[in-house]
Amino acid sequence: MTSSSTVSSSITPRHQAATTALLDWYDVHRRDLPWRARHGQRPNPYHVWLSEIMLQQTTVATVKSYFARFTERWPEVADLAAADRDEVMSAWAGLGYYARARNLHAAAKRVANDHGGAFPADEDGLRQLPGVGPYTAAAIAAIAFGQRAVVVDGNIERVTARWDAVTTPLPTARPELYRIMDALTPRGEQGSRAGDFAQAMMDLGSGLCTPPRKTKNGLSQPSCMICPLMGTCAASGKAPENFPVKKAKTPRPDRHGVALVIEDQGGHIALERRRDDGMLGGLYVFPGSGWADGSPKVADYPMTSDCGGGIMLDQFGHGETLNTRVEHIFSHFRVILTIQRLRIEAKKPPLPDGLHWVDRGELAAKALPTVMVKVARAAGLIDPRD
DNA sequence: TAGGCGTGGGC
DNA sequence: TGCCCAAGCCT
Repeated sequence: MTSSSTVSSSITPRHQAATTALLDWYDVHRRDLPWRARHGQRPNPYHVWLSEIMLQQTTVATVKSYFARFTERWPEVADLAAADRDEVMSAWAGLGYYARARNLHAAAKRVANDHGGAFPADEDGLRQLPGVGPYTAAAIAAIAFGQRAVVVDGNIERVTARWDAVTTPLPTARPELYRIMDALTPRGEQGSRAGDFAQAMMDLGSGLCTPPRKTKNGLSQPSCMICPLMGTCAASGKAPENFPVKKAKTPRPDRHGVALVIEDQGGHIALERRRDDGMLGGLYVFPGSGWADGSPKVADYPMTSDCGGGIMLDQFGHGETLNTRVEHIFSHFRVILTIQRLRIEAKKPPLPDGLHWVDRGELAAKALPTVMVKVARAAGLIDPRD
């Protein structure tokens, strides 16, 4: 370990003061969250893992109800592993980033079948599970197993960038921010508190060292005056809201398309189950056109996608076009959908591959992404409140 | 390595 | 309203 002396020499009294101050603060101000062990209790690795997956790019407030439903329905990882994947997808519906749900189920099965139901207790082992990346592996190792791991998420990037007034823009600054967190994370006999320290940094980032928001009077300010790191922070009193510096983002384009609401004589709706890879993988959607960049003219969007829209129109006619359109914003584009409604004079006629008849009453229980829930609402298929 | 991948909330 | 943000991972 040639680096140990280098690392040690980069740890100053300022670092040590910050580490101690933050751990002391956490002992008093830690948030009480459903997946956190109470003080003095042993953490539940299944709960820690499940919450960490759900919390990826998702707020605590949103996760709480999903976490409660999952742990109620599947109390142990073996229960989740034994569930049908469709049930898991349906329970996840609305939470977004559905690859997380597919990976969640795959990882549960691997833990149950290959590890006898026990999660790997170190970063390398955890990292092998699908859906567990560098952040999540470090977080679980530290929080659930008391390992000294260096945990860096978006909150911690912000706190460390401010604490050292890092001017390098993200994502280039990542390695630098990791080194700062490494230098701050408790070592030696205190190394077992790495999990507390990481959670303390996240609580700090969530509650005090908050991200900037545009207001009438410029950017909102973090709560430096009550921050345990105020005395050691390089940005305190020097416009901390300007950190971290970020590289400019690419703009979000518009896409247009058609969704087909096809109903038979018996109150069944034709839905397509999307293939596992790619956007909305494994979820149910209304068939239709692809979503193309550019022109908003409906006629420009032939039904040539893999959803069988063209076959449906040839077979059953074009129906009526609804006046209501549906708009939905994804992370990297906005889509505007025109709805065509087709009523078929038959009961459950054969459908192309990949399409299925679904009872109208069971629509709400299916794993529909939010954009398709909007379509179902606009077409009057489900209650507006569902 | 930069872009794909959801959704809800705040202002 | 439009834009930004939130406990990232994968390719």
